Amino acid sequence: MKKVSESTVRRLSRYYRVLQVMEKEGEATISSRELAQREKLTPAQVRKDLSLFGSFGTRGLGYGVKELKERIAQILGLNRTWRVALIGVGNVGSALVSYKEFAKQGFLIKLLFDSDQRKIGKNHKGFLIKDVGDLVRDLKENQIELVIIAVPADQAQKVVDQVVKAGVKSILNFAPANIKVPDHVFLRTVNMAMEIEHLSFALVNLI
Amino acid sequence: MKKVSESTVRRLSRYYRVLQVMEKEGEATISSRELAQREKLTPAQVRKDLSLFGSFGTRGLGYGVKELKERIAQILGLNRTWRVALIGVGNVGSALVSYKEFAKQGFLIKLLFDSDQRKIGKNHKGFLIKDVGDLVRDLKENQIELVIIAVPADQAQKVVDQVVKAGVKSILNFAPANIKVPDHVFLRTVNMAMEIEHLSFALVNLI
DNA sequence: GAATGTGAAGGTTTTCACAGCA
DNA sequence: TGCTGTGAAAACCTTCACATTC
Repeated sequence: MKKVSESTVRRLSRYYRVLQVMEKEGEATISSRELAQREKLTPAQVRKDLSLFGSFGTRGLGYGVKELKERIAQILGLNRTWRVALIGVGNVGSALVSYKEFAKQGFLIKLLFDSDQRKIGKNHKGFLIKDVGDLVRDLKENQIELVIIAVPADQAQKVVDQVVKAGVKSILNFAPANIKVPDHVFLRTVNMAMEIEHLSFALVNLI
Repeated sequence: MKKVSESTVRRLSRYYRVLQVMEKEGEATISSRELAQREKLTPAQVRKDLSLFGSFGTRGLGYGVKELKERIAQILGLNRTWRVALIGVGNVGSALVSYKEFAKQGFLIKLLFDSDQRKIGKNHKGFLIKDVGDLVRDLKENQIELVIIAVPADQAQKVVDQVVKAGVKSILNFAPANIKVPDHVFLRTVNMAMEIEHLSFALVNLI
């Protein structure tokens, strides 16, 4: 497989969403032109992206909606479920527990952790909140494959180190902190303040 | 000013955070090498980014921490405060109300809106929840400059249309929906499901 | 005829490498 | 000497254009 860029992966997610809608609407096929139009891209871009993973269109016709959707699901790892743990049941953490899109795409939250003694042992939206001190053991025992971090910035590195120790290879981090992980671990940080700074930059400079 | 790429803006936010830390640590100067090291970038990248906005380093020495921080704050529009409204006080919305990083960088939430009659008029973390039906009037009256959308996907476009009507030029959207805005309005969408899909892609393909 | 798949072209971003200055 | 600022080179990404296939 050729090198797949970050932007291609992001666009695949977008194509996948379009295809979910198309399928519901009962469309059988879609052309690169139409797919591009819906996402404000060029048809060539769509074809290039898809061609990285093989050729599954039909010349003169387009792509089979159901078929393409399943192929992208397979590429993105959405044709299965993932066992997820969420660490930090504060404001952001509890929002993520209830975030429907995760479960919809197969990311199933199995465990919640917190370090606050007042929360540990309590029930939160149907989950027992566990002690972050038992992180390594519990992640292993429950075969967690993916972890979401929503702890305060100053605790994030410490928690991530434990997660790595437990053998988890993929981490989605919401803590506004600069975290280090070994090369074999994938870390993605979502910093909402940085997103809003993009907007103020635009207001200040581009208007 | 030369064209500033999306990635440059994102890196400026990262530099800004490093500089905040450096300043607290009492460092007077920082070199492109050191700044790069902290963010896993190349020194050349740092210098190119900064040079887009003028030359404010000293050859042989580096950049003045305080000076550079203030310059970046100015570029990103962080040397002032912004009047923000948040629409949709559900799970994600209430997490964002309490998200400290926004206020820390000068993004002050002034108004909350919801469409749920049971929430309207209630107090939420010190804010009166207003009726989304009065959006246009209230945004104007309160001189809101920036809006955060955290409503369900199927209501997002309708709400955004109102926000645009009220003359707001910058929107941060957390609804998992494909939203259209006129060219003069900046829209940034954060889709947390797409972020996690990046991780499953990595797990499936790159390990 | 219609639309894919893909080399080649064009454009953008990153890195190199070094002149220039403290 | 040490580090910035910046043209030039390299790498990367997107678009073009067309041969190919249904």
